[in-house]
Amino acid sequence: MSPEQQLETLAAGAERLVSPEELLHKLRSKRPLRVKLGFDPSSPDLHLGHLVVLDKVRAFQDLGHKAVIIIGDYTARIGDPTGRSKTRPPLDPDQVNANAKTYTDQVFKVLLPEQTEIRRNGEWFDRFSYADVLRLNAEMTVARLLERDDFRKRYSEGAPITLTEFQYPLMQGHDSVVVHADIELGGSDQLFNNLVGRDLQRAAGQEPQIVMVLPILPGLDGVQKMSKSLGNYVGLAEDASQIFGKTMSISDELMTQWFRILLRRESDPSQHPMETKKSLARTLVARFHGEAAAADAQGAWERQFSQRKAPDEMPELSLGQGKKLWELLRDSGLAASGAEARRLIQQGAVALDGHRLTEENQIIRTAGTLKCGKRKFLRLTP
RNA sequence: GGGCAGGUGCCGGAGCGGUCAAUCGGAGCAGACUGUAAAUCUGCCGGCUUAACGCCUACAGUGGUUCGAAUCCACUCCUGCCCA
Repeated sequence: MSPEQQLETLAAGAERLVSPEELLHKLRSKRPLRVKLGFDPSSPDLHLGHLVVLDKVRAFQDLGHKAVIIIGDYTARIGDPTGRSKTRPPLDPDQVNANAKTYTDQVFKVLLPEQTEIRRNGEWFDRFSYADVLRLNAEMTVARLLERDDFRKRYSEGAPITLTEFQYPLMQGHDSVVVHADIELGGSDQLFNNLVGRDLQRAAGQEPQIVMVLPILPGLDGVQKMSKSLGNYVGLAEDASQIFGKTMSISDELMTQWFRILLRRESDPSQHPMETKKSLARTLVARFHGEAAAADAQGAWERQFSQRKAPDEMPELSLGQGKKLWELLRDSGLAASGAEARRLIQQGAVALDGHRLTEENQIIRTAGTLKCGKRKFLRLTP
């Protein structure tokens, strides 16, 4: 493939590329480029939001380039940088190691191991001296940092910004210097941080990295970006029925966005939206579990939700001498507390073998299938 | 260091001595309607229990005033703004 063709393939779907000319120049050198992507290991699971950018890294690999994955273990130990959330307790090294392990496992669901280099930024930041920090800080001005949208917003709203948060772009940029990144990928919210990498590399006498940012995938709620902490995510490691079910629950509008961002094609407007969504769900499941599992997941979903039959697999509970209904819900975990159990019963959410149960103190002795809400089931055994 | 304004439930944000487990909005959950979609409507939304408007825990923390405090006072911690 000619460098021009490569550029076209690689730039497809990118939200911004700084700059195409520089990338073309690098591609013309014919050497494998070092494609950097960083992760914060504070939460271990990768989700579909990560997939957007991982797929792009993979596209680079398919053209013979090398992925350099940075696990921000050092950064994670300092605490969470973004958002206004309460300062998280720093992760202990064991936890970081465990998370890093999960990360690498999940990353290789998409990337080619033989063309991937995994680094932790603790490798260099552990040895950083205060003098090093000062040198790094001298490269940045407060005004520039305040250009970043979320900083500026918080500043004007009177929300606190700590100096450690200001360090993040610098640390991330320094990573690029250390690994000699040719290009850094990320979500579009990473644009600023990635551009800092260019400045720092230039200051270090390196050729500045190319920056490519990809669209942010909205989460299940259709509003906020997909993230683990918001709970609106579909994990790459989730089982087939989870991926299928979660995908089916998104709105039609969101579905068209997912088609664009995740599959990089338009959805077919002539088809019934539900069918379109099924094909999206199926495609996603198939990527991680294969076609057969995807078909099974679809079948199971249709039985449970279209035909309203109980799923094949569900937790079981032995009745023994019989139990009060509300206690049953609480003890089985279908309800988080006794109060919630009573609430659910009163609201008509509970049914045994298709018959609604509304008496919270009623003693349950007969075995059967207990349904609580739309998706929670429990098999009662004698 | 000085001055000012604040810290309330998952989030935002009312309340400013009793009627406050705390108005309202968002999120969440359940029901109706559906395509487990969206929108809409309704209800719930700290916990415990012999269900009783009974008990426990809660309005940054500690102590105090009071028959009674999220609400008043003192100190402490935290945040923002202005001045240095």
